[in-house]
Amino acid sequence: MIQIDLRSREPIYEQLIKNIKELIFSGVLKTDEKLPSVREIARQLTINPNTIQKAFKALETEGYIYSARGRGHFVMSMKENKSAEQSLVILNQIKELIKEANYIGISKEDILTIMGSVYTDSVTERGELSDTD
Amino acid sequence: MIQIDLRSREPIYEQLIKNIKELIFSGVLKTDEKLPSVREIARQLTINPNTIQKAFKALETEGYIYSARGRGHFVMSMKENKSAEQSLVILNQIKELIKEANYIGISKEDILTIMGSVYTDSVTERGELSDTD
DNA sequence: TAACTGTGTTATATTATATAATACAGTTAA
DNA sequence: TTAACTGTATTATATAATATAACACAGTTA
Repeated sequence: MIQIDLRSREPIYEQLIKNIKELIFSGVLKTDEKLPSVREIARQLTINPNTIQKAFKALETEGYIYSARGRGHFVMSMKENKSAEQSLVILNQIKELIKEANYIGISKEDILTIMGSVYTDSVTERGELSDTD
Repeated sequence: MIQIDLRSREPIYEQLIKNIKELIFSGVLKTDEKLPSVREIARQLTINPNTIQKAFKALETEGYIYSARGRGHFVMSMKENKSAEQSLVILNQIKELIKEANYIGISKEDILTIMGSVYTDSVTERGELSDTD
């Protein structure tokens, strides 16, 4: 479920953050679904529980998961609870990358293709109407 | 020209990399234009020359600038010297951010607006005849 | 030549990252 | 209630990353 590259220069806890975000964005982990426990992930990946805890805490601060003492960590509902400030941060990061893409010669069409693959015109969204799971 | 936040958790040399990239992408620094010297930037920002050198070396490795011993660092021409691999890296980073944007409820239109502001069409829109940058 | 430029080295200090070993508190199911 | 799970917190230790300091050497330019 989660894969870490121990030889990477990128800190493990940051890899965990990216990894779990990806699972949430892709719908593998749905709202209120329980994440594996700190100790469970630590066992599976053979890394220290404190490192998992650090990643979970960051994800909680960012509003992507919430924790319940004694029960575990769960995926936060993403209805309308994201701050405008966070949206601006994301949009600015996208802008910087698009500037770079433009500079190195990546076509506008290539980016539009990616847009299309993410913002699907499909009616079903994030499992709300989905009965396939 | 270059601004650094010494209290930021982001390493100084990474801030420098972003900052100089921004100057290149925005056209403030043009092809073959000379950058301020390592010691000059170090004086202005009151940070260590080695830190500037580290940022310059990274920018050189990425292909954004080149160096000439005894003369200085200069902006690399971006005609057709970017590797396909680097394009894939950038496109993947954009995709990840767009996924996150989609998840937190940012509209497709918001991103298209940004696209438009970066990939300016030759045809002027809304009667605007000049960009503000 | 003098004053720039890049580049490299060594040393030191601080911070970031990761592990290890515990301890305590709340939840859940047998 | 108890056992086994959860999150959370602390302290200690080790390593890597980051940044500074003080140089030295080489190439360029006016």
